[in-house]
Amino acid sequence: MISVKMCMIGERALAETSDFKAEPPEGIDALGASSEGASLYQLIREDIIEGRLAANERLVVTDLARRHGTSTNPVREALQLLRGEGFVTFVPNRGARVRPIDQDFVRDIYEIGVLIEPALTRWFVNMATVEDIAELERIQGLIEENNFADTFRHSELDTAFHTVMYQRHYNRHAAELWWKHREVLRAVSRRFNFTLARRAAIIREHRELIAHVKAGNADEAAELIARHVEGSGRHVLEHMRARNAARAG
Amino acid sequence: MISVKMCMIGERALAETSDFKAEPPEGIDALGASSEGASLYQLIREDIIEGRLAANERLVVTDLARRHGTSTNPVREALQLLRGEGFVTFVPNRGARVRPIDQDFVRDIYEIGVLIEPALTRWFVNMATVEDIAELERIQGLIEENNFADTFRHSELDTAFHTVMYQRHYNRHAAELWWKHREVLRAVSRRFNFTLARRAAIIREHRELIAHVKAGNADEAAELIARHVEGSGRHVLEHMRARNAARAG
DNA sequence: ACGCGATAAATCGTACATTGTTTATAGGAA
DNA sequence: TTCCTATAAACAATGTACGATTTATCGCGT
Repeated sequence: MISVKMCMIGERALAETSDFKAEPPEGIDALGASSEGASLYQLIREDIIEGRLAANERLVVTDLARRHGTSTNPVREALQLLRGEGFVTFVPNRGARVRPIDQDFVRDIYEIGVLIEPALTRWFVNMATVEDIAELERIQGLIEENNFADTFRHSELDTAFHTVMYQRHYNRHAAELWWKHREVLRAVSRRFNFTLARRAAIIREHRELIAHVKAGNADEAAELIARHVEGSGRHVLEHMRARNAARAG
Repeated sequence: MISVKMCMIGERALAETSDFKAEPPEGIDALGASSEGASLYQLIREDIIEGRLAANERLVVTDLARRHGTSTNPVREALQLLRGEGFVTFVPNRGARVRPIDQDFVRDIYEIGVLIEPALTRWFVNMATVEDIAELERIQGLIEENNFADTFRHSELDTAFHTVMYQRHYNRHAAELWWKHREVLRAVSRRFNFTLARRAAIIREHRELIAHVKAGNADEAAELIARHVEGSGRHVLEHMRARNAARAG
């Protein structure tokens, strides 16, 4: 159904493990802004993703400045950064608002993921070290041990699992797109209070994936990831649709 | 060699033609910033892409403000927007610099293009109207008429050609990624003073593409685009490599 | 020649002025 | 009375000016 081959144009250096912590892959370049602007960016960003700021809520510069004990300029700076990331919208002379993370937005992100992640996976399978594989199995062990008891912990572990794979990326932009995908998913799951369905499928797919990696079977791993992303995308959207219908009805 | 199928998750509305002019696909959201900041953003952006500002050149806020007859705040705003787009880097307490568009950067962009554009093409083939096809043929006529005599005009026409295809996008993010690809290519071609090789191939590929679109042959069109992007990527990188070697030697 | 201190320059944060938008209120007509 | 409109006042975004802090540069002394 889906089938994505990786395409490499020109040679490349292997990505350092270090530039891809459990933290953001330095959105194009690290924090960049100065101390206050950057920390405000982090804070407001978390407020948006965690849902403490509602969709379409106005982001009044003077309020935010007062609340965080700074003046307005650092706030403007943070908002511009968030705008670049797509979490905030601006209307001229009317200021900023929290961008609602709607179905169209989520759908688009997942579809990009379906195109990108298999290629990253293919590269990982070819480059994975024994340490990488051991780390994957360790995390998978923790995931199965947790067994969805703590959904927050599951989400963290799942991110860790994929981070191990994508820290060996062949393409920084692609890896950043994946990270954005993750962040949006985090936002959605906070807002719509996810209960993960597909539990058995998730465990099974991860195990299958590890097997493919061990066997050096890039094609099948890529295919598996494509279906994995597609499936979870459909599930998330279905959940959003149901919730919105319930809210409207 | 490459083969990308499109994946659709959930239903969607057809993109309006109007939201995808010959102008940028409203980078996540239109201009956004206020009049002055936005126009500065445009101006500085063009200065960077057109090469009037050199790679790694310092972007001193006060200078830019004086030059454009404003105060510093709109300049800071514009620079933050450019940072979000990746054309400018920041170092805390040391300000902004023009990000050099190096081979790694270009390679990454093209590889994303290879993954994204075939999917957009597939969608276009399925949704194209007779007017779309007529427009493609009209532009193709102009391209062949020009026959690379004016390379700038060729570039404009080529962009128009692809814009016709991608204005019928199924995924806004994907279309924006394409646009970014275009902008980077424009920057590279200005800096490295392109002489387009592959002239015969470009004409031939466009004709083939139109034929596939007319026949409703999505698979072959997507495959063709994948090879088209890959080929032009390799060519661009080869050109950059040669130029850099010449400059160093 | 090399480290060290003074000076210059530019960023970053703050305070303020201006401009545009929203809201509330008063007045008038149906 | 009720609804609409016009006007004014509050509110907030945008632009300007300035001071504080950090960084870079240059020259001096050893």
